[in-house]
Amino acid sequence: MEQATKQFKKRNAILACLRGTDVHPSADWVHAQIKHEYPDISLGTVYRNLALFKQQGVIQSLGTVNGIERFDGNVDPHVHFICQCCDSVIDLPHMEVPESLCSRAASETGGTVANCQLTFTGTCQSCCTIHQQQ
Amino acid sequence: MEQATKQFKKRNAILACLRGTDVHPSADWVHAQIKHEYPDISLGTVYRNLALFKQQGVIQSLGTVNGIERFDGNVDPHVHFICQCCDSVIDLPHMEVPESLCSRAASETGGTVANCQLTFTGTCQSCCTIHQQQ
DNA sequence: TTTCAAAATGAGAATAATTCTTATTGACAA
DNA sequence: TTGTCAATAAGAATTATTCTCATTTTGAAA
Repeated sequence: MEQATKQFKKRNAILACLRGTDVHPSADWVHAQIKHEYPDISLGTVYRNLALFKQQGVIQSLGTVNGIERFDGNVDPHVHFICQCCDSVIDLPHMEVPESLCSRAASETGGTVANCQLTFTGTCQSCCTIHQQQ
Repeated sequence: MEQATKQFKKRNAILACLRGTDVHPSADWVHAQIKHEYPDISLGTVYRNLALFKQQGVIQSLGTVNGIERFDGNVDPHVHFICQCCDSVIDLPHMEVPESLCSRAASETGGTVANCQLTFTGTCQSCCTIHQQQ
């Protein structure tokens, strides 16, 4: 009468958390979320599983923002915008990297290309409003 | 009979070091280089001045590679390739981000765009050769 | 049910990149 | 020379991340 499987409860919760948010969170943020459902989850477990998922390719890292690594449960290639004011990361879903660029990169380097990241940095709309820099 | 100014000797050496290399170095690498000319330079000074230059916009950070921040003395927008095997970072000078994308990003977010980074990840030519993965 | 082995976890120590603090040094101006 | 102020060296402090290991959990087998 239980779930089909009790295995990987916390592990699955971590993946579900990442896939269910669009904030491109840090390990710490994920940990705080999972704690609501599993109050005894440790930060080490979150780091361990994020590393595992990353290696498996089911999540991706966006690199660090202010020294803290940020993750994305969406591994489809898409464009990001990072606000250097509030550190928020948002998707720009209506933009995409021209396919031609990716193949160009491979031939340009003579190596193999596994991934491509296009990231814009600036000030997001709400930070612009707050600071009224007009 | 000295230089025009003795001020900022080390500071200038740090900037010259960054501008004179294409390895997209870490703070530690820069420190090791400057040490040849100024054996008493401290790592803290390198970090401090890199942060200063970054804030002034005369250098840029490429983010971290394997947990270590990498810098670039070339602030003109250009494309990078990072080898996930040897952590080398190389320029792809013959590629460029379509200007149209940058303006698109600004209107898409409703904020302001200060910067844009297009980075490919993969295995560089020499790492491909070494591992003979054919 | 009991037992077992393997995997997952919690807790906290260890690591290491970066930042911070403070006393000292060096450069320029008066 | 003296005074002032910025730049620096040295090392302590911080902190995100990784590692270690004892414990727990899980599913399978007896």
